[in-house]
Amino acid sequence: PQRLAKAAPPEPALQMANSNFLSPLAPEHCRPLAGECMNKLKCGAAEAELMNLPERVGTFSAIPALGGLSLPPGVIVMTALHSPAAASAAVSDSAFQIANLADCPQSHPASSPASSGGAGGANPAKKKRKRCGVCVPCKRLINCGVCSSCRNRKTGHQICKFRKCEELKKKPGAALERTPVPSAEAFRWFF
DNA sequence: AGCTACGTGCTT
DNA sequence: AAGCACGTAGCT
Repeated sequence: PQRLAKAAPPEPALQMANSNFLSPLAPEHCRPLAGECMNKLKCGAAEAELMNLPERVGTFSAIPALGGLSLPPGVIVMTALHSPAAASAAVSDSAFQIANLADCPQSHPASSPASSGGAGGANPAKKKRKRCGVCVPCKRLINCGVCSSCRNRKTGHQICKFRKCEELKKKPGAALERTPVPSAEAFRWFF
């Protein structure tokens, strides 16, 4: 609940953060900054995420007409889903959950242990956990570029602080709490 | 082979 | 307790 209030990066360089969000996207377009799901959600989701970012709402709602933009179809769809008035995060959130659940196998716990057994079934307790894909940080596709994790990427080997999965922040024992939106409920948005 | 990012131990 | 650095699992 208080997350929104904390959305602003602790670092003073908010301006820089903004340019950091925007610049990498437009030019390189499909740049797989986020890896993993980005492969499937691709550009549409990446750009759509911009809409979802609190920092960007103002910026993008100022864009005059979507019709004139050379945006990928996905963006048009997402935008149509939540009409200008419905900027409430609820709608786009659900849309993203659909995308995540549908496109990202990682989101299905049942399939992970067996299928991902690439490691040869070594000690299961030693297995790396994967991001849940549904929490707010997971849905974020862009690195802020200013947090310590981003700045120390070379030595830190850590994901952007604002993209760090809520589940992974918890200790391995206290996991297993998800499904913020029931799938049936989620699909109602489409019809 | 190279990259991303989780787990963990060390430092502050 | 939080942050950093490193090893390395998992993926492309």
